Amino acid sequence: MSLKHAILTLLETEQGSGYDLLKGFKQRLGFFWNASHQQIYLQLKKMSQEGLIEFETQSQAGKPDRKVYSITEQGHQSLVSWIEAPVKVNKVNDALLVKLYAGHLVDEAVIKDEMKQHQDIHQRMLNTFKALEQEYINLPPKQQSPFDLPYLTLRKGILGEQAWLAWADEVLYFMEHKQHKAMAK
Amino acid sequence: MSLKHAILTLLETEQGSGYDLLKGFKQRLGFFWNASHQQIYLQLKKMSQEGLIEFETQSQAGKPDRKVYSITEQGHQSLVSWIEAPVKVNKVNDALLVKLYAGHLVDEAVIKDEMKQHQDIHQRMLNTFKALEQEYINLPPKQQSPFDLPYLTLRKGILGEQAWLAWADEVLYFMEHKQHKAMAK
DNA sequence: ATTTAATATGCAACTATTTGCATATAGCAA
DNA sequence: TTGCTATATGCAAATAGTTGCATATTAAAT
Repeated sequence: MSLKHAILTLLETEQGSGYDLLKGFKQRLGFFWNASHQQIYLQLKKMSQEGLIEFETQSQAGKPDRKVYSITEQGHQSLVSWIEAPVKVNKVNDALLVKLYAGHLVDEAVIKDEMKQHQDIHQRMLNTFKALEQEYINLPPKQQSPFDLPYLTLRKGILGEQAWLAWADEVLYFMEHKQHKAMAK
Repeated sequence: MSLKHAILTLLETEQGSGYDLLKGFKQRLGFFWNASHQQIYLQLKKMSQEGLIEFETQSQAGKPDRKVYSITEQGHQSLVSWIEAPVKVNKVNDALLVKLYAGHLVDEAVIKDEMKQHQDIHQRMLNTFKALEQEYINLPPKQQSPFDLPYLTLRKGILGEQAWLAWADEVLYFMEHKQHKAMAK
């Protein structure tokens, strides 16, 4: 269970509320760890009961109270222990590939259209990642070092999306090509 | 929920027992859809209750009875409908990247060692995929066409693993390089 | 004026997955 | 002979994740 450790990782850098963490997931860790607000709030509750984190309640006019969480020494130790223990290689469960595998059961246009829609989303992700990469590259060398490791995770995003897009091009080219052959008969 | 549809996809090609499907997942679809035997047997039970599949029991001396499942017309329709409906882009939850992100909390060797272990596993996966690709390429062109779509899913595996390995090289190079800089001070 | 997005948190029900246990035989290796 | 792998299926408990609902304010957009 790594949601716990993803949260500890974010809180290790800076304290924050559930909502802050949700944004943190959206903008930083979220490129490689996804979590809904329901998951995060429930997890924070459990983790504070376990003593991994603690919170202070901040009242705000009009809005609900903010619970600002910070990591405890126990939480820090738990994170370090987790990092030091091996994790399994990520398992793959990719519904789009199941569809492609069984694609002969439907009109080819169905698969092509969905491929194109996913291509669009992956292209946007790549653009986002490249913009973030530029921010890092534009930093003066001495200010880069705190972001070295996050930058390396960003590189994973970039290389992964590029590979995805290269694959999509292959698939679409293959489908066009095959269709031409079939039509030529 | 795509385990259901992954099972239907396998049964669409050929009938089989839970155990056959488990092997099918290991050797074919399993590169992009993972499932344990517990999940598969439970799912098969549910699906036969829903009328998506049906089974015949084959007695065997010594061994437990084999239940051989086949897809029903309803199951076929359900699979086609699922393929035609859009799926969400795969979400990413990668514990190794969380570790790398928080890698400054531990000795660099911890991260390097784990990267190298994963590198090894990904290299083996790539070798497996390339061997399967050769099998397809070596087929006479006319015998290739039934495997065109599975081949395209295999290409996803190949491009994905190559990107993973290229990224790992970057990470390890970066870490070596940085250490040299720090040691030069 | 009305709707949408953002801020901020949470419960409940359901679905999916993992982990551990249970059974039983055959063949192969140390 | 002891353990490991393969064949073959399944239940139960626990953990993890999704979907739907609920509340309440502010600010910007239409």
